[in-house]
Amino acid sequence: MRSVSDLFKPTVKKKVSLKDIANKVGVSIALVSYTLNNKEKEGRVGKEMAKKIRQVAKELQYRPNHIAKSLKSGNTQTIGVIVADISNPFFAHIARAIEDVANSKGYTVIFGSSDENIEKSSDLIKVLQDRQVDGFIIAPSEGTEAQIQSLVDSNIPVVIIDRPLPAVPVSAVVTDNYQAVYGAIQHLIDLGNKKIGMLAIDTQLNHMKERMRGYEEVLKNNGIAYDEKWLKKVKYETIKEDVNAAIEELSRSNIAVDAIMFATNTLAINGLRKINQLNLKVPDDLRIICFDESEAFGLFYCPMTYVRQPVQEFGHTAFSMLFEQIENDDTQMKEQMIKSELVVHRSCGAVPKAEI
Amino acid sequence: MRSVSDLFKPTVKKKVSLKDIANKVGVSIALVSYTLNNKEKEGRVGKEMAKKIRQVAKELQYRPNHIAKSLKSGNTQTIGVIVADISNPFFAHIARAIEDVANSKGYTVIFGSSDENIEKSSDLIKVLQDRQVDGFIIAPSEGTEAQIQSLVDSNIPVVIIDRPLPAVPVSAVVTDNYQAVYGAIQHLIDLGNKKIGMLAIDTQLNHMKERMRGYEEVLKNNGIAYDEKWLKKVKYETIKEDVNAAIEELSRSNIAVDAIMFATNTLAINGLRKINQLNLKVPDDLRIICFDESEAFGLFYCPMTYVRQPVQEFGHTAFSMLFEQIENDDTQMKEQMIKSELVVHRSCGAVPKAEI
DNA sequence: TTTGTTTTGTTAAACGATTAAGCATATATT
DNA sequence: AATATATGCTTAATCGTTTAACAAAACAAA
Repeated sequence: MRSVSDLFKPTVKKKVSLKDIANKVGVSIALVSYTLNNKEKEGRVGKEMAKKIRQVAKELQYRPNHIAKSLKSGNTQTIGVIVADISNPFFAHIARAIEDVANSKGYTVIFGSSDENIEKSSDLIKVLQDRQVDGFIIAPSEGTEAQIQSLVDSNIPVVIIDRPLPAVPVSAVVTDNYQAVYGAIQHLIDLGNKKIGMLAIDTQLNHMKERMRGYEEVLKNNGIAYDEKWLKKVKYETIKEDVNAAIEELSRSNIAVDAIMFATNTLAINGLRKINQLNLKVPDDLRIICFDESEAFGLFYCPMTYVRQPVQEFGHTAFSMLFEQIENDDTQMKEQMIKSELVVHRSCGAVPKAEI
Repeated sequence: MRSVSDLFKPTVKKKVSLKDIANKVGVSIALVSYTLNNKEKEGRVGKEMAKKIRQVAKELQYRPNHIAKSLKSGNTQTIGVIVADISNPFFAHIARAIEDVANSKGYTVIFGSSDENIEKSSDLIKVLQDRQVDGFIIAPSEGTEAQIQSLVDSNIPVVIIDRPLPAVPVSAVVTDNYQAVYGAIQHLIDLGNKKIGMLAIDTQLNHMKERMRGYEEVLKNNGIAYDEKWLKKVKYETIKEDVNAAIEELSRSNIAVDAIMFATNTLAINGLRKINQLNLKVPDDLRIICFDESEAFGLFYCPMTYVRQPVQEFGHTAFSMLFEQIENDDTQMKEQMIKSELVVHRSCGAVPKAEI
C-alpha cells in the first residue's frame, strides 16, 4: 500500500534507455540502436520502422547514456587538463581556449590545479586515468618528469604546455623563453637602462631557467657586468612576501636598479603593487617590463610593455596536437613553438612608435 | 609472423581488470571484487585468499575502471559547474574553491562557460546530463529559468550561485545584492558625494536588478534627485566599448558626476582603464567604488574601496548544499545568504580608519 | 548416521549501450 | 525449379563492475 508520505516523496524520473524505446515500439534493442546511430543500412532497418523508432525516441526524449557508450567503446571523449592554478588568469585563459576547441570537437574537459605540487599532480593524473580520459594536456610542475614519462610509456596521449621537459620525449607547445627574455631586456638596454633587475620564480623548470639564461646572456653580450644581486628568485609558496622583499632590495639606494623585468604575470602584479606602495613612479623612477599579459595592466597609470604569449593559440594548438594523438595512435612526438611578441608601451621609458 | 614494423608499433598497454586478477589467482571475478572493495565479510572471502588477491592486484597495478563502476552504480562522482566565463577571475576563484572541496570529497568537477548565452547554457547542461553528472552548480544566465526548472523537475540536484532566480524553486547561494550596494553608495554619500553614477550590466537577472534597486533607493532615501543619465546599463557583449562611452558621458562637464560605482569586476577594470586614459585622478577628480574584488586593483595607484563577496565561502557552501542533495534525496530547497562586506580604502575620498 | 551451521567459494544477472552473427521470408537469377 | 541475394529483424556476446543467489565442502550437534 502507498502511504501518504509516498505521494510527496520525490520520485526520481527514471532515465529513458534504448530498452524503453524498444519495448514501446515492440522491437529489439539492437534495432533501436542501429536506427538512432544512423546505421540503418548496416542494421538493415526498414524505412517505416526507422521512422517509428525515431518518433518514439523523440516522444520519450531519449538521450544516450554517455557512460554506457564509453564503457563499450573504450573512449570517453573527455580530456584532462592539469595546470598549476586554474584561478591564475594565464592558465584560466588557456583553459578557456582549450574548453572551446574541445567542446567544438565533442570533447569534454576536466580541469585540475596542481598548485605546483608533485603529490597533487600525481593524484590528479591518477584520478583522471581512472576516469579513462582519452588524453592529457599538462603544464607540468617541477619534479613531475616521472609522472609524464609514465603516461608516455603507457601510450596515453599527452601534450605538455608552457613548460618544456627536455628529459621527457613528449609532445609540447611552448614558447622560446630564452629568446623572448633576451629581446625584452635588449629593448630595455637599447633605451639606455644599464642596471637591470629581474624577478623570477625559484624553480628548476626549464621555462624559468631559460628566462634567466636569456637575462644573463643579454647582459653579457651587451658588456654589462652582471650583478647577482639583481636576479631575485622567489618561492612560489611565499610569492607575495618574497616579491615585496625583492622590490625593496632592488630599490634600495646602494644598488638601486634602473629597470626590472618580471618573469611572470603573478610576479608582475605583486611587484607593481609594492612599487605603488613605495611610491616609485614608472617609468621615471623605475622602468618595468613584464612576461605575459594581464588585464590588470589596464589599471596601472603607465601602459605596460610586456612579452605577449598568444594564449588562445597555445590552447588551440595543444588541443589539436592531442586530438591527432588520440585519433591516430602512431603519431610522432613533436614540439610546437609558439611565437611570442614584445608589446611596447611606455613602461620602459620610451614612447612607442605607434604613439608618436 | 611478426614483421619488423610490429616491433615499433606502439603497443597500447591493456588496462588490467578484475578479470585479469581473477585469472592469475585462479578464482572468480566476484571474489576479487568483494576483496578489493573490502567486503570480505559480505563476500565470505577466506583470509589467505584475500591476501593473495590483494597482492596480485598490487603486482598488476590494478586500478578500478571508474566508468564501469559508474554504469553499475548509477552515479559518477562528478558534478557539473556552469558559469558565465571561467576565465573571469570572479568565477575562476569560485571554480577553484569548488574544485578543492569537491576533490576532497572524491568528486570530480567538469566546468563549462556559458558566455551568458541561453543556447550554450542549454547545450552544456545537456552534455553534462548525458554524462550523468550527479549534480550541478550553476551561475545561471539570463533567460535560463526553464532550463533550471527542468533540472529541478527531473529531481537532479542543483544549486545556483551568485544570481538568484526568484521564479524557480531551487537551492541557492547568494549575497544580498540590494543591501551591499545600498551600503556602498551610502558610504559615498556620507563622504559628501552627491552626484553618483553607476555602471551596471543590462540584464534582467535578479542580482543586477537588485544592485540597481539598491542604488536608486539609497539616493531616494538620502533626498538625492535621481538622474537617469547617471545609471548606465551596458551590454555584456560589447562591454568594453559601452563602458568607454559611459565613462566619457559621465565625466562630460555638463553632467559630470562626483563618484561612480561599478556593479561588477569587469565593469570596474574596463572603467578604470578608461579613467586612466582620460587622465582623471581618483579620488581627487572622481571617487570610485566597486562590486567584487580584483587582483588588478593592486595596480591602481589609489587603493580601491569595494564590496567583497567571499568567493571561497561561495564555493564551499554551494558544494556542501549540493552534496547534501546528492546524498540525501529528499532535501528541502534552501537559500543560503552569504554576507558581503565593504572594504574601505581611499578611492571614495576618505582615509580609511585603519590607516589613520 | 543424519541434520544443521559455517566457511568458502561460484554463477549469473544487471547497468546501457554496440555489433557480429543468425534466421526467416521475399524477391531475383539461372 | 533450384539457387542466390536482399530485406527485416532478433540473439547473444561484450565492455568492467557489483551483488544477490546458489553450491559444496568442512565441521558440529543431534
